Amino acid sequence: MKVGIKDVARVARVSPATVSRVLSGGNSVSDALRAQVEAAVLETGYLPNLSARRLRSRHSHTIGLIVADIRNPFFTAVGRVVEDIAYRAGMRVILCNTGEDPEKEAFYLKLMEEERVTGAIFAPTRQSADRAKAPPPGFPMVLLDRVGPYSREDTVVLDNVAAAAMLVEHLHERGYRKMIGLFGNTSMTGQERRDGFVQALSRYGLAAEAVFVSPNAEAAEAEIAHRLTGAGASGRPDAIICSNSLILLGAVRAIKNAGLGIPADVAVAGFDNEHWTELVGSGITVIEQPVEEIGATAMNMLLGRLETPDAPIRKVVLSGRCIVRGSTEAKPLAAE
Amino acid sequence: MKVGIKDVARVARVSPATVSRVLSGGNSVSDALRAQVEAAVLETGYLPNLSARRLRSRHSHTIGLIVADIRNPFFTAVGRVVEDIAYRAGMRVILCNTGEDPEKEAFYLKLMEEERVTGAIFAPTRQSADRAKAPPPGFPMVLLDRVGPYSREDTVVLDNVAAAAMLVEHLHERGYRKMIGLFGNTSMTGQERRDGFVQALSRYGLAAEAVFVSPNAEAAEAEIAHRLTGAGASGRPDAIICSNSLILLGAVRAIKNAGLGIPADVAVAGFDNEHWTELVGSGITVIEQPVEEIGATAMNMLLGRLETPDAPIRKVVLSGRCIVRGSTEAKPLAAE
DNA sequence: TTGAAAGCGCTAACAG
DNA sequence: CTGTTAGCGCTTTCAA
Repeated sequence: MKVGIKDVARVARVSPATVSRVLSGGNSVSDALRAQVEAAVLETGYLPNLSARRLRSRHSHTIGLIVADIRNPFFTAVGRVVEDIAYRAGMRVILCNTGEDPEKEAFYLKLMEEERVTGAIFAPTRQSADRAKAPPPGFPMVLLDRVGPYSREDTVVLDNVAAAAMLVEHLHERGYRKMIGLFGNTSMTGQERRDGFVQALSRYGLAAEAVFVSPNAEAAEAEIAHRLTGAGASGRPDAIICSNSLILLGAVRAIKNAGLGIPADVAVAGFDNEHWTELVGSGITVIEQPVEEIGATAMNMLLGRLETPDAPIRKVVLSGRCIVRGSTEAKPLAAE
Repeated sequence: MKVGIKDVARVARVSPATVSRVLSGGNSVSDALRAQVEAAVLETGYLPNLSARRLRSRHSHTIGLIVADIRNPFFTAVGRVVEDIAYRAGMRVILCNTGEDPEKEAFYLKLMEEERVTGAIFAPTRQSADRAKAPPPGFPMVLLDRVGPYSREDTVVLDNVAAAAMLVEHLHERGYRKMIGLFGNTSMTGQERRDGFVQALSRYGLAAEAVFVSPNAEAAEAEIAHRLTGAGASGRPDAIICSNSLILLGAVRAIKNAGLGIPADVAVAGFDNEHWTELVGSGITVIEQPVEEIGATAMNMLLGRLETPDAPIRKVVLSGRCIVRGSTEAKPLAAE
């Protein structure tokens, strides 16, 4: 029932080695034998055993993609691109969803070693900064986010500081002065966006009220509902900046539930140009990340490093684009 | 540098077989030797080679998840649940994104065989109905959608006919009579929802205008923009039903771009209770699919079949829930 | 309970 | 260009 390379060889009246050569697309096989082998493969319904192939060839043709939550549209989009490029490069992708859980993260990182993956693309959690002290993995890795200042791996990131500053500048220009920022507390990305937010505000001599929250809609909604009552240090904010689409979602919900208007009562801006941001009310102003390009860059950096392992470490910083929509219309004068 | 089971054995002063037994959690090892082995594993930094393990043990501990587009939130949610249950069951998940491409679908199906996966969860494209005639795969498979009427695999689906009918009934009750339905043209799901739509309308003696479109926002937007000009058979519709969230997105965009109001000019309802559907305008009426339950059921069916391969084929049909929102407010009388 | 030996299915040297 | 010969690293008989 189960047919191996030897069976094919017997049917094709050649040696197993020849079959192997044909299968691996090797060109050092005569056309005659190649035809025989191909016929035999069809006849026997042969299916290569990838485990055996990998064991022997020491080449897994597999890359790992390790992210916090595939439901985060940013990671979904990246995953899609990575899979696409990998497919074209003849590689498989193992998707690892860590759920922000450092334990699961460590498990999957170890799994990648055991799988002897060719390489990995990794969006680390902030906690994994300790990883900087851990032994380096046995395979090339591209990070989708910084891990501390001293990462030894290739990295591709958004210019988060500049992007957050863009939002602040835009809101300031439109007349908003009491801004509050909500930032994910599990990633360096959140950290950096907070820094950009604080720095930009201080350039205007304004106080920054920056809050770290768990990066999900529920936590953000609760936090903002609370702030909208005026419970924050500086009373009710007139503008809210959200560091990712999940937090943004929570913010919009909270504002809606509080019966407030956007931007009449409070302006809103965020990160990630999700489809729906254009549809809510008169649209929500967002920073668009070049998600496809981020994924493609990461994957291409990885493929590049496989070819030239000793090339110097590279860090690619991509810029976001500010898409202005109705949620940040100029502040009504009456409010002042 | 690279340490294998033999190295561990040497350090632990036992045989490779004993190391293997300890690693596989076997209980037929004395505590003394077990301790020695565990110490040696730590000392040497041993990492098992999964390819070798799988080759020898003929057990991959891997399941394949094959879907059209991981960016479709339905699949994302399912994927998340599948990964979670798999992780707890000590299994890995290989994610395969077919992009609705039958060729890629076939490729991945074959790949799963070559990986000797333990099982697979597969959301087939409509074209793959031919698969019914293809030789059955060498592993248990659970389908997330019907493939023709005669599938030989376990299946879990939404009661699409009933769900579509629910939307029609709801709209009819609210006074809408000129409904148009847009359905994805690549899945049985789209097909079934169309059938439910048509049947329900005919029960009211109403003509059904059902259109199959490519299941993406752009195609849907173009189609609806066209229809809103009154180009359809029965003039401009007073209500639109969309068979998935991408099509729904296109519909909302088209209506917005046409400068029309929801539901003042045209009512809208769809499938998938995406977060944003509650936020657009006064909310969009949708059928909520029990996505988590669908994923969990599929995964548990798969695990169940691995234990009892000869159990009879099962088909689980889950019901959707209609969430009524502002997009289907009672039709203004003036319109008639 | 432990070890010795025999492969899992394949590819990579090495000859010819 | 082709075949022969060794294993890749591990688990699993089979005896002891």
